[in-house]
Amino acid sequence: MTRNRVKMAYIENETSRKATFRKRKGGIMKKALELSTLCDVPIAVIVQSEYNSVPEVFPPSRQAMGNVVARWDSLPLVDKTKKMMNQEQFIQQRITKATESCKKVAKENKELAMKEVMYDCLRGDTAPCDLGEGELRDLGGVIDQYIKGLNRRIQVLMRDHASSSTSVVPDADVATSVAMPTAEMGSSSNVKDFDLNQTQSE
Amino acid sequence: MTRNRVKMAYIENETSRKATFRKRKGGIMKKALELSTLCDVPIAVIVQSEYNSVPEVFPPSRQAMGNVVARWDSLPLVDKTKKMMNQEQFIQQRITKATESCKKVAKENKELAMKEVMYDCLRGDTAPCDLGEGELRDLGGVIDQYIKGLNRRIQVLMRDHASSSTSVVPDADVATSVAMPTAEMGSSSNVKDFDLNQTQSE
DNA sequence: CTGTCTATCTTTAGCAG
DNA sequence: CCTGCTAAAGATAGACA
Repeated sequence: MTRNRVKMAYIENETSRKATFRKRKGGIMKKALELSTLCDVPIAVIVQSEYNSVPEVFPPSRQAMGNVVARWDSLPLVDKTKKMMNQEQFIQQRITKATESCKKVAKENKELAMKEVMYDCLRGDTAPCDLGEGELRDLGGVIDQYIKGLNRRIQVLMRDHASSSTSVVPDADVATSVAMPTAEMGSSSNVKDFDLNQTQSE
Repeated sequence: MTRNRVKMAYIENETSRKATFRKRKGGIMKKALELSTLCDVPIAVIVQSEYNSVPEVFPPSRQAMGNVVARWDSLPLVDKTKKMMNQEQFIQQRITKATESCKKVAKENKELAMKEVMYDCLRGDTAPCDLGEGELRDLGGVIDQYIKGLNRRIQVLMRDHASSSTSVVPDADVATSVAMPTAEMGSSSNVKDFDLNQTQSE
């Protein structure tokens, strides 16, 4: 049974939402306890909910809780503002990061695809004339990278061979790092996924 | 390579502690975002640290943050107190729960061990006279349970046999549910672990 | 410091009792 | 409401670039 990936969105179903809330609230409180234990940092968590009239809080000591909140309250407005950004900026930051990662993955995917085309050409399965001008240029770049990799590998092998003249350089090593893929490498089988669900840092 | 389980204690090593702090702070903030998104609950997190002069907070909007904290502050003292317990009580609660689980697991382990003794006796590998008085009593309990299980199973099989007279009752079924373990069941191989690291609820 | 990778460990959604 | 289970997703320690 393949369970669906949980979407990061408001859970409409009342029962599920409540169950999720209970579980995740416990999870956050535990994480808070762990962080404060492992690193000895003051931390406060306040969770309001429609399920409890009184908010859940960490730490469970009123005084410790009050201390953290008070220190926050007493901060100069400038400091708060410096650290703060409004919700829009916050989301914008996530989008920016996600977009960067996305582009990076897209680029990698394109290079993988080009590499496959290259292998096709080498095997004679595809004629280069089937490609458009832009694709040919990209393919050229990939081939350049590939040849550079081969040359680096050759350098290493030749140096190794020179220093250790008693044994033959293992060709299997070359095969491992620059092997030509065989049929089971489908056209879409090795394309990477992209996931927006990433942690942001400050 | 078997990595060591991380102990839930203050991390002495400065570098590790800092790295852990950064990662886990991000983790908590992400969890907070997820919880507030999934269940649409107001939540506030404040993390002070020696690494940043200004605390890290969630949500990143000053106003939303202030709202949650203000609502907390405005609560009557009785309500706060009702929800609160001091650190000692908090830890005591965890210990109580953990102790219960521990006892339960210990009991299960003891029964498993007794069961193995019983099998040993049945096979003739161990003579019952090797056991102490208390162990004999426990063994008696286990055997009683076992025989009850066998009788229940027999009841079921006889009922099935009575209703479906066309087919022979499959003995393999009995073997599956009450099979006598063979040599590979080592004396300590099937003893359960106990882990104190559990989530507490309110 | 910041990001990356991967082997493990932890959390949790969904279901059953 | 709670507990337990399991498969899958997520978090993260440690090592490295």
